[in-house]
Amino acid sequence: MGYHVITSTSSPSSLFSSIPSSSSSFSSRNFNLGNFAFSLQPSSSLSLSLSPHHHRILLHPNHVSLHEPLPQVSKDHQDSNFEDSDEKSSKSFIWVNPKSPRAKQLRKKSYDARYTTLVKLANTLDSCNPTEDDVSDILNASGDKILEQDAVIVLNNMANSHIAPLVLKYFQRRIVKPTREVILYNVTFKVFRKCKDFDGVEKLFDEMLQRGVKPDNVTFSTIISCARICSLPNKAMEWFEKMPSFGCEPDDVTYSAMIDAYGRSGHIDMALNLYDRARTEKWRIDTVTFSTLIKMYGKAGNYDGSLNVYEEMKVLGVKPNMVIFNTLLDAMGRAKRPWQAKIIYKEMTNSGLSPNWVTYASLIRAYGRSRYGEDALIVYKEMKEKGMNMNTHLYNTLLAMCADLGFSDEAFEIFEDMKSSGTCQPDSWTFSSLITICSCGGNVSEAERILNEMIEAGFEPTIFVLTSLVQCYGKARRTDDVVKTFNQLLDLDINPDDRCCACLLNVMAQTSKEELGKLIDCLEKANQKLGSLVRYLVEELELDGDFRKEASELFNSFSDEVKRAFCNSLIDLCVNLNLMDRACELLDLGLTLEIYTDIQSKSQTQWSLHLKSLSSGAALTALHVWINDLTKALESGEDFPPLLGINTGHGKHKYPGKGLASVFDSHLKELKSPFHEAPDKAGWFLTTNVAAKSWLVARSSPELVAA
DNA sequence: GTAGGGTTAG
Repeated sequence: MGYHVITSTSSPSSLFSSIPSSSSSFSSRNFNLGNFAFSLQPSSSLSLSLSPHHHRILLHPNHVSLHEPLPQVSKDHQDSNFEDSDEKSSKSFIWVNPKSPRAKQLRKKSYDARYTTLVKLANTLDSCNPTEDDVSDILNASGDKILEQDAVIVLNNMANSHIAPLVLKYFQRRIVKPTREVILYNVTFKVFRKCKDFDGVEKLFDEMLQRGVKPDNVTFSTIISCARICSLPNKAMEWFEKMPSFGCEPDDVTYSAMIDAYGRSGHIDMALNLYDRARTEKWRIDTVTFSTLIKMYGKAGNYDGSLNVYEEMKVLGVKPNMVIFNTLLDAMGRAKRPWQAKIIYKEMTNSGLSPNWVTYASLIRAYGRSRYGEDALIVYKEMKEKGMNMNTHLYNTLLAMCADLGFSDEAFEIFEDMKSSGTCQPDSWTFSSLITICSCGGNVSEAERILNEMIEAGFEPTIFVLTSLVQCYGKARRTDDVVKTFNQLLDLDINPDDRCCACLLNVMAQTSKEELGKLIDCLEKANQKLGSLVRYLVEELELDGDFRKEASELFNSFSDEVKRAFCNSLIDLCVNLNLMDRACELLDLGLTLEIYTDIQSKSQTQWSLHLKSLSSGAALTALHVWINDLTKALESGEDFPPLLGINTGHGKHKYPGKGLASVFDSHLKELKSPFHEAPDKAGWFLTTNVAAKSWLVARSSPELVAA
């Protein structure tokens, strides 16, 4: 249902029809620097003594009086109206025009010094004992006069949600008449958000009400974004809906935060609803909201929706920034549209932006996902040539791409690069990709070596590492080690996910019948329903319900990205156990559930069998079904096209022994079929209608041919 | 960095 909403509103005209087209309403947010005009006020805001060595600057409405030590100002920047004899005497006062660049510079310097001191104070507080006494001691020692503004900066820079409330309490005691107490609460909420402590947020909110402090929009958007970060979309909604009862009307920032909260939690229809509301209420829609929308569409698989947002931004004259481009690149990567990623990258550089590491990571992923390995490696080369500042994440993105494409040598070269960079430490992701590469290549000893290196570096095996090892031992026919690895997963209290189950099932398809029992035990622990279905298949037991229905329910319980892997492996298992009827039943079920699509195709000139996404067992089953269908067509006198073809695909990955083409080459020969590998069409086996027909006749009546 | 929202991997 929600997805209908996306499609129906994703066209540019309906999505953005009510957005005002004047660019002024989209102008970038004007941060009110006036908030910091305190430095021009005669107030004592800068006389706070937090450090015995701070600069003391006395300010007057029209003139700035400086007391030593005086910041040095270069001659070029001095206004000719100024006295510059100040540098001689430490006690002299001079008058500086507050509007002059020099005064501005002095103010900035003074503010910077104060800010630095307050940040240090926040850090000290973060690591003190969470007691009122310790907090008081530290704050008392830092100076006697604490102003509200300073309190805001301290809390805003804290990261410990156990201590922040104590600090807030201290400030509430010490600041006689806070003018905007809500701000003190709001920055404290931010600390809870940093710690992902939503319970703490709700507790603090109650406290705030008890003190009679009225929440404002900032309070709500902070709470909503905390709920979002804590993956509590319902809480985000709940708080959003509470706003009016506190006299708050959502504004552009709240809408943007909520659109993001809805989008991230998969409530896309809700997000678009809100977006509609934001538009009709004529809220300014800024770059951040646009990037949220692009990301939301990209994650939902509506890639044209992402592009539409980008196009509309252009139409409206909102200049896309780096985040927009990076988000778009990521969406095009998910869409497996590397050419479009290239175009967007080009548009980005043309607009004068130079790629940052996120850009490169998105590009590498985009190319990797589409098996454009060479292009991905070119990006790597470019980054190296540019002397790009590498980080662990970027290296890991490269390694993950290598793992996807089977670039084993390249991966180890990149790993060496990473270690010699001196700045990037391998982490659990790094080791995980390397272990995957070794596992897919069937290199057990190397996988074990990397695993040890990982453990020595202080990382626990993750589900990804252990799943790779299951595959690795499975390939090597070391069933007991598969079981051991699986049990390790359970010992670490890791819940085996769909991918892990799919991997176990895949291993079973490579295991001898005698050893299958051990693996069924594992599978049953991971997924009871799947385990018992497989036990039924292997042990040829009676099933309570009907097989197709059970299997269908099972498939629907899996996430989309693993459905095909499950179906492939189950069919492989059936083929290995010589249960061809079950294999055909599963293939048919796969077609019904659209796990497989367009396996057979017919045109005027050619009938084809497309096997690209099928495992070898599933492909052999599909061939079996196709041959039966062709035989029926022949018997019913249907006209055959001049050409018949089987497309196995040419598998762009470099891992050995996975190619369907080689499996089919020998199988088709075994069947004495007239299909032969096309020399000029990679991945195709072709034959003529005449050869096909005589072969089909020979197959269906062997006794006739023998006679 | 300056009381609120955005990019960041299997």
